[in-house]
Amino acid sequence: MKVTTIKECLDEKDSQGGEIVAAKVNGRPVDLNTPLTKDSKIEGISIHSPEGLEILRHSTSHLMAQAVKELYPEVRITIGPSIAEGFYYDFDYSRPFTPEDLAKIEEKMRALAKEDIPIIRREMSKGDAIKLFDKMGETYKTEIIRELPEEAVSLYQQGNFTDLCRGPHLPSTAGVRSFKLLSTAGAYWRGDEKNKMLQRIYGTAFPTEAELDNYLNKLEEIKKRDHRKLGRELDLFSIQDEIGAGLILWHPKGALIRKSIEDFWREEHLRHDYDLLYTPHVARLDLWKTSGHTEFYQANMYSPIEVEGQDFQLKPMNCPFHIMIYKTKIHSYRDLPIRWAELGTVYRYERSGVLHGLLRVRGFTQDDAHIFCRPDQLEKEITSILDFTVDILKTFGFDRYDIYLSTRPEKFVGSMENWEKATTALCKALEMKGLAYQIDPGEGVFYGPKIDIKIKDVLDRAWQCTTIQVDFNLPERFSLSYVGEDGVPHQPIMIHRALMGSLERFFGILVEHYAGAFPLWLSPVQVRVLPITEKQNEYAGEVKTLLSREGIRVKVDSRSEKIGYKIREAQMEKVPYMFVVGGREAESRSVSVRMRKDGDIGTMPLASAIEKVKKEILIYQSTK
RNA sequence: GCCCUUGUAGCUCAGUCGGUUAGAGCACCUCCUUGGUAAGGAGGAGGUCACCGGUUCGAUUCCGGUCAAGGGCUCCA
Repeated sequence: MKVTTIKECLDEKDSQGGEIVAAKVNGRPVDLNTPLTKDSKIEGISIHSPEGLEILRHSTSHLMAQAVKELYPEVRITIGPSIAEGFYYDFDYSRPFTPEDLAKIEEKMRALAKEDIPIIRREMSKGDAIKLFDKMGETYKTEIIRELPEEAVSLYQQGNFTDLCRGPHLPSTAGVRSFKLLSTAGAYWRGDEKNKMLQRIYGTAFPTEAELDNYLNKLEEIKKRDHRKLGRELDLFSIQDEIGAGLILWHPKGALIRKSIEDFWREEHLRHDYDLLYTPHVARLDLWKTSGHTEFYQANMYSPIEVEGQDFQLKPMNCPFHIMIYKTKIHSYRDLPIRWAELGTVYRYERSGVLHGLLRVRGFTQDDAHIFCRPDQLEKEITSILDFTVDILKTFGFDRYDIYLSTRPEKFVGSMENWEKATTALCKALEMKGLAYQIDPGEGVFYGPKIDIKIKDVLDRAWQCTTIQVDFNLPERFSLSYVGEDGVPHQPIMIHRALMGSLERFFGILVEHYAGAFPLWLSPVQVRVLPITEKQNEYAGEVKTLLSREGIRVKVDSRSEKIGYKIREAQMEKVPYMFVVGGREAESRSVSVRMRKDGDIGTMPLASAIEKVKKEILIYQSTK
């Protein structure tokens, strides 16, 4: 047999029965039916590898475009990449696609896949490609081609559908297997709101039906855990029209959880040599002029409030207040570092379309802190913050992260030397802690480099919470100084940092992370005492008093309902411990313990039950 | 902000092709029941059908606008 393509070459070496979807030649991904050239190092790309999955999804996206073009010939195609959890394709069409359209498109896709249409790559000059797409009326494609730097472009053809694409792709439409179209959305051409709104269709694809089902189940699970749904069901918080969009009302149970978080946060900060501050919610506009917010942050600020001829500004950040406290006296180099923390509530204007439950709001409380230090202290401070962050996050059950280091952007303040030093300090701190990170080149804030930490929840979703930012700008603007060993003033470096980010968002993430079943130390009601009949109400009251005395949050359900009903309700409210007390328990001063997760664990003396609960509450502190 | 979808009781949802008193389940209140590990029974109360305007003899229903929510685009804690 004469070997002429990559596919045949790979087939000869070892066959994985259709599991190979593309190949790498000298490390470059190519189609399987690429003609073979000599001296090439060839590797197969399995459909089960991340690269293979991406190719599968990309080809599925093309198959969708082909189906759409066949069903709605007047549609113009734009772009259709694979994304983290699937793919999308943006179409220019006179109307949005309906769920019925999606069903039809899906059906068409299955038919086209069954036809086993070969997917063929062609290369041609830009000029020829433009002519070709021009003839088809695909103006978006010609626009893309004109902007490509290469001389030649590659096209992929399947049946009478041709798309501009770098590839690689599956060898045939038959390779597209388990997929589902999920939703439609408006999306601007090239993400720019000045451009035309296109019709986007999202979908996902997997190598096997089982993996697709698994993913669809995960979507269901995400829906069940939605903090907006659980927030209402568990009576944690609300957002109301009469109050305003993006403004949160914390109900008693939510407030109690927040209090536990705040108490923990304050204790930990004091333990880590931070001091606590409180600052006002508004300040004279001039302060924000000095800080530069009126210049750089205007788009996110509310309009000033005029009082007695003076303008006041609702605060979008806490930093200027902390700085003004720093400026109330002269500091020696011996005073540094100064670490000041505040649970500071700020208000930022967010466009109405982006608001989302607790995760994106207009008024929120940052777990903010500002550290004023000498340049030689920077690295050590960053290291301690990283340690502190990991500890705090671990307490809430987060121990997997994605860490990003953002470096100097094009527009920046401060000297190149300082940037260099600060960036090196951030890198070194991360490396010393053995934390893996990615570099986001040019993504730093104009005033300094930063580290962002995204936590991963139980469903593997990443959430940006922690941010650690070095700032050269504000110390300059506010002329901050400390007196050095040499007796002359020097400029301190400022670090802004938030570990949880905002209490609102963090709480929303926690609700989803725990699916509303908060660990004991955070549960608003830790124990609910359930008397079997009204005859045990008195004993239940005694049990309650004893638990309260130990600092345990406890309620009694003394309603005239059957025990099954009371249990069902406590279970749905996700109360961690139920103490069932009937005649037998009252007689022997014991309780029948039922746990949220494990159910009935039997009767035990009251004192042992209290000890058990106390011990479990303390567990979170020993994780440090 | 923009595109699409949605807005009926505290919650989940029926319903009205424009026509007297708009329904259900859960939750709530009262009474009966005193029951041993996920729903005992009966009765009752609860709605300006998001808001404003228009068409009409008549609008919760049709039309327009506003507000809000949801899915995205963009941005971010």
